[in-house]
Amino acid sequence: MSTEKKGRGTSLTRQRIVTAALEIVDREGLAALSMRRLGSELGVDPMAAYYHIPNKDALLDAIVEAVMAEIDLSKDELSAPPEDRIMYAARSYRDVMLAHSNALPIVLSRGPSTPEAMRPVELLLGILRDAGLTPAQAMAGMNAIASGVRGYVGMVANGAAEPPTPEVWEAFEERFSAEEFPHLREAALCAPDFLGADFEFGIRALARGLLASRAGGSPANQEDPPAI
Amino acid sequence: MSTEKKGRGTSLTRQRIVTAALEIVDREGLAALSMRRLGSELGVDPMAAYYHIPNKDALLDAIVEAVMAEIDLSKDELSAPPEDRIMYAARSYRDVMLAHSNALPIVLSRGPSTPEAMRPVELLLGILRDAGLTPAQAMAGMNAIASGVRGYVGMVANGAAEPPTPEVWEAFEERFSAEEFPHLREAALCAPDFLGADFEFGIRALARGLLASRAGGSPANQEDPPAI
DNA sequence: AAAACTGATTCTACACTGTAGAATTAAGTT
DNA sequence: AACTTAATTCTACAGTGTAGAATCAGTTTT
Repeated sequence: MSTEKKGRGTSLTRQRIVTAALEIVDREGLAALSMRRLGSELGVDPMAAYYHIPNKDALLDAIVEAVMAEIDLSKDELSAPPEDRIMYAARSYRDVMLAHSNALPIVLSRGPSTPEAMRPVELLLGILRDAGLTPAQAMAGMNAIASGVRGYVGMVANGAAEPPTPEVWEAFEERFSAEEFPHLREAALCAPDFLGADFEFGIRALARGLLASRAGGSPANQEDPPAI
Repeated sequence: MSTEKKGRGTSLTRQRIVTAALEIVDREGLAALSMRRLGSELGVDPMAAYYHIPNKDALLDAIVEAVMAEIDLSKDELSAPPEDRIMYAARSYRDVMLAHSNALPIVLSRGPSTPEAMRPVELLLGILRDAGLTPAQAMAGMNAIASGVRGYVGMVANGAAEPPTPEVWEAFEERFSAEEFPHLREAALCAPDFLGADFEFGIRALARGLLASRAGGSPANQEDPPAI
């Protein structure tokens, strides 16, 4: 009952197409991904891919899914403190996205939906529930963490990560007067480290804030749903 | 010394071009913005814009700047508690981005740089400094907040905001088994409200976490810089 | 006033994009 | 051997960003 082995080569699968596309993006950037380029990469007519995917937009969606599915949280330790488990998940999420930084513009603009890509969501929800949050709180908290990570990664993609080059810094000093931007100039002196300490600081603060709202504080947006 | 009034009409300015481009994006979506469409909107040859901007990519950057510059924080109340001031700034940021939701893919993929777009950054830094954070902490905190807001807005743009349609929900139930995704199914019962209570919950938790790290906790990535 | 210059706009052309639709190929089935 | 059908290729088209030359209208100089 193999519906696979037909046609000539049948070497072309959706899987192979998506993988090749992601490779192109990783290697040569998002702009380099054209259907013709993809075809030549696969040693196949440019139109061949269209039997397996409806259009290029769907291909981009598939790329996003593929990236998301790379997140591996199998080493999560149930015994660790919730805060640490959250940090581990957040770092894993971040690392995968940064491993495909060329794909970030589409990854940040499209959401996941397949089960494979949802597994990290499930795990993060589990962590928060284990920590004592209500379902509604866990939902809101999970989104807060995901949002935070995505936001951080987005800033890195904007080139905000590396310290400014001398020329940039000169332009900076000129454009931002000390009278109008005192705090900005003051803050600019401490080089940012978005992916190291800054990320750690920000997400940890968020995690603590979330965990602090366990007992009394404001729950999420509504009553928790009835037990399934 | 007006270097403006030359050529024939000179009605075409960079300002007008960017405004028209943003209007097209707002009204008809990002994909509708082509140089030809832009030209016709301005009643001018498609190539005319190229005298004022080097290429389309620069136009997109300019659109991002224009959106950022719309953020108005003039009503910030110095006397309000830091947490509320942070929330006010975060909401303002969010609202402007959502007012141009069609532009989000580029807004989230490109960073601001002009002074006009940096003013909100300056103000947020000021809030955090006023609240007692060190410069390094303020810098890290500001990035955490901005990241959080951007992340939230990004999720909304992914269509994660509105509750699932019945058909989507059916597909959901089918694809995500109760054994594999218990927490996801549980959480899905409480409809998300990314822009209302969820946003409030998440950013507030972050704000509290940040403010809590004032006294003792871990500062940012490094020693604070010497006073200017 | 005539000529030269210069800033701003238009015209033309090219390489490239995504993809619709028909034609082709090769395997599996009867 | 004839037929069906899944998979790939061929052809063609409308639309894209933009380089480069040509054009036009004011300003300045002679």
